[in-house]
Amino acid sequence: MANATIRDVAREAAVSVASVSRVLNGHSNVRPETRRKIEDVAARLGYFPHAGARNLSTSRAHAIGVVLPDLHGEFFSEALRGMDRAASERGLHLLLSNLHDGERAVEMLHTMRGRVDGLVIMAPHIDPDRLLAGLPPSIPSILVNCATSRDDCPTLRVDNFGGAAAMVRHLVSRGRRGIVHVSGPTSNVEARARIDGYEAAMVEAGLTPRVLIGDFMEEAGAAAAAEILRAPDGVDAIFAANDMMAIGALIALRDAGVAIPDQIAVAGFDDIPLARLISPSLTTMRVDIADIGARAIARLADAIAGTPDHRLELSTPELMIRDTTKTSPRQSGEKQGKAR
Amino acid sequence: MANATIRDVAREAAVSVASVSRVLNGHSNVRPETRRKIEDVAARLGYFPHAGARNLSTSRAHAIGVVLPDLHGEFFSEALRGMDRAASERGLHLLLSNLHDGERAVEMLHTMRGRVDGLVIMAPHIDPDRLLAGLPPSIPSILVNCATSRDDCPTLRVDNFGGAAAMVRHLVSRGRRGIVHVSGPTSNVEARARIDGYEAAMVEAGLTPRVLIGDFMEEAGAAAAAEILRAPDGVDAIFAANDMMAIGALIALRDAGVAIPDQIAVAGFDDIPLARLISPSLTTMRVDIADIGARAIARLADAIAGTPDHRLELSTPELMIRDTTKTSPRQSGEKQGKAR
DNA sequence: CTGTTAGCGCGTTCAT
DNA sequence: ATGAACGCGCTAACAG
Repeated sequence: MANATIRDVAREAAVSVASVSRVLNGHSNVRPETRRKIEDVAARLGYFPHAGARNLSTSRAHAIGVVLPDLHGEFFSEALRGMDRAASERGLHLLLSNLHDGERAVEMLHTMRGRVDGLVIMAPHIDPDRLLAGLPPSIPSILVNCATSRDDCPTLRVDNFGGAAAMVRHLVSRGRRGIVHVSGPTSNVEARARIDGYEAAMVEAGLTPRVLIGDFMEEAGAAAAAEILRAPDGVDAIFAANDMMAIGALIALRDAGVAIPDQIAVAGFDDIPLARLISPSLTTMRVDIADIGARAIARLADAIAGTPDHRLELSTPELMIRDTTKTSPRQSGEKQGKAR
Repeated sequence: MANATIRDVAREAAVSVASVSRVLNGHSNVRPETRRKIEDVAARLGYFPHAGARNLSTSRAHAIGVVLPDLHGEFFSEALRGMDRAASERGLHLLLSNLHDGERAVEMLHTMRGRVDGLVIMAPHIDPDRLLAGLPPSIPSILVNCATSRDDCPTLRVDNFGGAAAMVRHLVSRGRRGIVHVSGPTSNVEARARIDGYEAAMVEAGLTPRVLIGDFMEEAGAAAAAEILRAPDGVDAIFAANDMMAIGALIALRDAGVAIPDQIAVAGFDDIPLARLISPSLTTMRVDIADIGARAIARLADAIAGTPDHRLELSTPELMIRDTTKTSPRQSGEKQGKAR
């Protein structure tokens, strides 16, 4: 039993489809009597308008496409949460699409044409120029944390460079000098910016940078910690490029009986919910990613409404000082703790 | 500059729209020469088919709607992750819709008609009968963790009753007798089932159930712990209806200097990633929610493909014994610890 | 192999 | 206030 159409309602109510359409969209120019009759029939038939057809007719989909690398970790979940909130406030749906490789990416993007009114692209790991190249220019888009040379597309970005530098300065102010950075994959723009910020601040403080390359996953943090423990070499702080790696390092250090932060301080980046809950609680750079998601939707909605906006908006992370960096390091002469 | 349509391509290539449509959809009955010409023109015009129009024509949206209460917490994020994985494997998009109140819920559902091929409804807090009532019957749906009296709709459910009972038995086997349950809101089916399972197992063990009503949020766990500390009353275990509340209780107890698990054991439900990372690590019932999400999509895809399936599938949570319930309780005569 | 034509379900002029 | 007719962009019979 197929669903009723507007035509069924019109026939049953002995009116034209135009009238039915009018009452459906709340137009005023309908006689109350006619309106009632149509509403009755619609209710009786269990009729509901077909959103797809409506989209085609009005060329408005009331949906915006969201392109994410994957949903792993709390970071992207949080972003999605913010977008969802902003979207439902505006009566918009979210059409999800995960971008794994770069190849199917363009194809996926095209699959969205005609089904969304705009696109939020959040792909720090994919060359966005290649992405945008194949994109229909007529569809409003906003780039979030993407590396792009084009300045004709609205962009939202986190000040990763400044954030990383701020964290280094915080550690230095606490008396740390052997600060190692555990980075994200170098193919990721955000990871690169954090490396750059770290290195700049280290040099500025007259210290020698040392970067261990990771991949944003917990295990990479643990591996980095293990490597450092193998040859401590005066390391008194680990600054990971995200919280998950920081937590991996934290747990590895804890299990090895290292005193945190006395012996080695630990710091992360993002401030995912976990950072506050783990113990000792993790010092990190707060990135209000839910808010960034919400602002992306807000700007896109404006763009769709005809207020195009080609600015670059920069969001500055905030330093959250917690337990893992609270004290100054022990004197290097002191013997290693034998906790647990 | 509006986007090119199939007609533009046809005109430019001096063929009919039918031929263009054929090459677009990879039909074989097209002369290679014609095919090449069409492909050239399409590329030159930057033409991409309009998914919306295609949906209308084929009455297949290649998208499935996902209805969630909200994205708060790791639980629903995980579910979404599983669905997304299963969906992209099948070339399906996910159309998100958050159900806050029950009123706009039905309306939201109808907004999806004509834009999705199926619906995953995950709403333990809303009366699904009311939800389904207004729903077009022609659209395949699957209920996940919903309370429903209808058995004509495929359902996926976690064995919350059995899981809660299993946890109680575990605690009892560890010598705990004063086991308090911190529940979710009683309007939530899952919360109710967990209460029932807890109570049944307590009675079975000859113990007196005691339930503190919470709301699945961290703060409720902390509040429950505070209340218990005010009048310990022989309580030697707190079993929270989800991990977030268990963690709230855990931290509150820790801050109050209570020895965990020596004095009071703590257990949760769900096994969110945090449960393993917190310390002491949390004993909990593992619900593979990502897998449940994936299976929901899989079953829906089958139903859409014409293999309708009205079974009720039950997923059994698995007991994860971790640090918070490792030991037996101290003798009650022993004096309260004065840790920290 | 290719073109013509009729829908898909709805919004929207333009008449009346 | 109402109805007839066209268009949105594409697919799928049906002819040729």
